Amino acid sequence: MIPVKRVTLQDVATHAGVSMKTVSNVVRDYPHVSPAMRERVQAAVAELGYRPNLRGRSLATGRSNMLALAFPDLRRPYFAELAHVFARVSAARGYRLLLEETGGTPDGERAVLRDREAGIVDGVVLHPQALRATDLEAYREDTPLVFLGEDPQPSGADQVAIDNVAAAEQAVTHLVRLGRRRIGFLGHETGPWSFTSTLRLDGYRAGLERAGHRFDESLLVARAEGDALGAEAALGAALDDGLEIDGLLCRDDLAAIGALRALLVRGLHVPCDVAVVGWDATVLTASTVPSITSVAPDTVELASRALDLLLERIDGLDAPGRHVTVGHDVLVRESAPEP
Amino acid sequence: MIPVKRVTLQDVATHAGVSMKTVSNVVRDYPHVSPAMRERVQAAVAELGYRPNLRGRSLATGRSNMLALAFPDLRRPYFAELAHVFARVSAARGYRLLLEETGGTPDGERAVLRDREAGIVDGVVLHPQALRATDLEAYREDTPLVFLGEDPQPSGADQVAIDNVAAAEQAVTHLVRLGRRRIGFLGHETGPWSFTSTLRLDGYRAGLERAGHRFDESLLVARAEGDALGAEAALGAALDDGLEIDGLLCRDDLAAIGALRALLVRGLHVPCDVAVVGWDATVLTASTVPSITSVAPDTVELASRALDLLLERIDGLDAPGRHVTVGHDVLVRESAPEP
DNA sequence: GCGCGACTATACAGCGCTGTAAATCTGAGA
DNA sequence: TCTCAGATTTACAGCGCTGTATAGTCGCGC
Repeated sequence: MIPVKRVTLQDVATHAGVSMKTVSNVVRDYPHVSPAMRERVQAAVAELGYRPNLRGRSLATGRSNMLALAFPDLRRPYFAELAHVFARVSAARGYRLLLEETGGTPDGERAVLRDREAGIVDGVVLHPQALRATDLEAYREDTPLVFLGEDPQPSGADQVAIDNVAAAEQAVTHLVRLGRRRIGFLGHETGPWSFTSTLRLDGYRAGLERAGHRFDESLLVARAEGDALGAEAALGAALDDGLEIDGLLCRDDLAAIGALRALLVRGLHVPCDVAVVGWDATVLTASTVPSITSVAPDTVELASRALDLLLERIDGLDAPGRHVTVGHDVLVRESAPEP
Repeated sequence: MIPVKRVTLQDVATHAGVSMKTVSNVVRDYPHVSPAMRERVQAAVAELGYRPNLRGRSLATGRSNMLALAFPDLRRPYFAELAHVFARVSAARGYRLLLEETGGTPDGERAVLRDREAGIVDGVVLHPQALRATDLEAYREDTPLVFLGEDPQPSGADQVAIDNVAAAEQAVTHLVRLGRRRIGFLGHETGPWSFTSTLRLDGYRAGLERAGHRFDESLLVARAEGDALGAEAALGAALDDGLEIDGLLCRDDLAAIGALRALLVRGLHVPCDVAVVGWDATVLTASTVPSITSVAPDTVELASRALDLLLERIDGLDAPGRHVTVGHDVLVRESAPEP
């Protein structure tokens, strides 16, 4: 029932009485094949149940039709959703997507470029967290590469991101329009800030200043762990310590979810006492109580543009690093409603 | 700066003045190589920056050291977390993991077995949703395969799952011990039930009967969409329609999250008015308000056992299908606390 | 000083497929 | 009927690597 050995191109060729190359041409839809020949070969293919061996093809062509998407952690909903979108978009372009978790560590991020993808992938899209693009470029092999996320210190590589500063400013402005005066920021790293956090904090500050509010470092709440529990613990501790806020911009939705819990458990009502804005607009933020207003990056556009750039590089484009900005939105829901 | 052409094994061999095979032996840690030779070759490798080309190796050995994990949808937190665990566990065994979404559709599930993995992966772990293992076996190629999820109609293939019936029964028992009498079930499919739903409903029913409660079909709430919003809509409609419950077992955590919102929005308190139990114990259920009591499958064990079985098949084991059950737990939190 | 066994290193073929260039075929015009 | 351009088909080499079989090397005991 299970064939001992896979059917090979040569088997089909022999069976159909033609050359191997002709079978190859038929299988790959090469145009200059006569209809009669095409039919004959297709019959043989069907009869023997032939399926091309991707390894052999890949070795011969030097292409694998696979791309890699590397990001910190699949368990963070944003990345899971991003991966989903990337998989769709790259499938639509005829590429399979290999998903790779870096753990958000320097080693993990370097490893992606240095070791892992060697020769099994045609290109890599990397969303770094610990390292910046400029640091990572040194480790780059000859595989085409596109960075996700806006590195403030632009590198020579292609890069796609939303405008974090503008988005954060916009989110703060939304809170200001709700009459909030003591607007905090939750969720950046306790250690050195990732560049994403840095940018969002920049925008947060800009938003405050634009509204004539004073930037107050005591309203910044870092978290030790990048998940919801870490955010809950951090904000909880700060609140218990006397922190007073009436608005909160979160670095990401996980922080917002943790914030919700920290606030509600302490009897603070959202949005009446504290209005909360998350970031990424992951699907679950529509189902919390209250649902969470969140900054929504255009992930489809993000994926499309990133793959555009990457495929151009794969096709041999040699050009300086290009930096593309894609759109975003503030998705208004219950945690920070319309004024 | 970027080498025009990758360094090949032959380049290293020439550079070190040895044969290609010797370099290969060094690179792959073949034992019978003299220390001096090993050192010389390693120096050449380092000097030229050689990295083995996985495509070539894969063609020569017939192995790719990659496995595929296929499941319905990455956006569902359970699968994202499962994928994360599988990736770790398989990395620990020296395999990379290719993640594949089937969309939960018959075509998607068939495609995984039939087209997609042809020759690029050494084995496949498939978590079906639309089709049962027995249906899928027909499409199986010669790639080793392990099913995830307990198909009530055991197939000839290997299978790993938790005991869904026992777990559901246990969850219901927990609700009963909280004094709940009208315990509903939320989240199975509106169309034909998946076998997972079927089993969990079986256990739900068994739990009720064991407690001497009557099984009442009007307490079953199906959802059209397999996400939280779908569950919220379904339960909301049922409640508005007069459904009265004081306990609720959900097919998965997304259903529980949707349920929370449907209940709270209608002024019902969880757990006082309605106690809720979710399923999968995804991390986010610790951060909702209230946090969600949930059935926790032992995913690490699930992944380990599945890979054990798969690797044995890859090593050529020829045996009838084996069916492994891994452990689970009811993780008690606020939505259905200890009595 | 020689022969043998145990290790090491090498040569060669080939994994399954595709690119290139050359061979073959077709049919129209002379 | 013959020639030649254009369209199909084929032969061959080789992508980068590893398994097998073979050759080479060394040390040791007689």
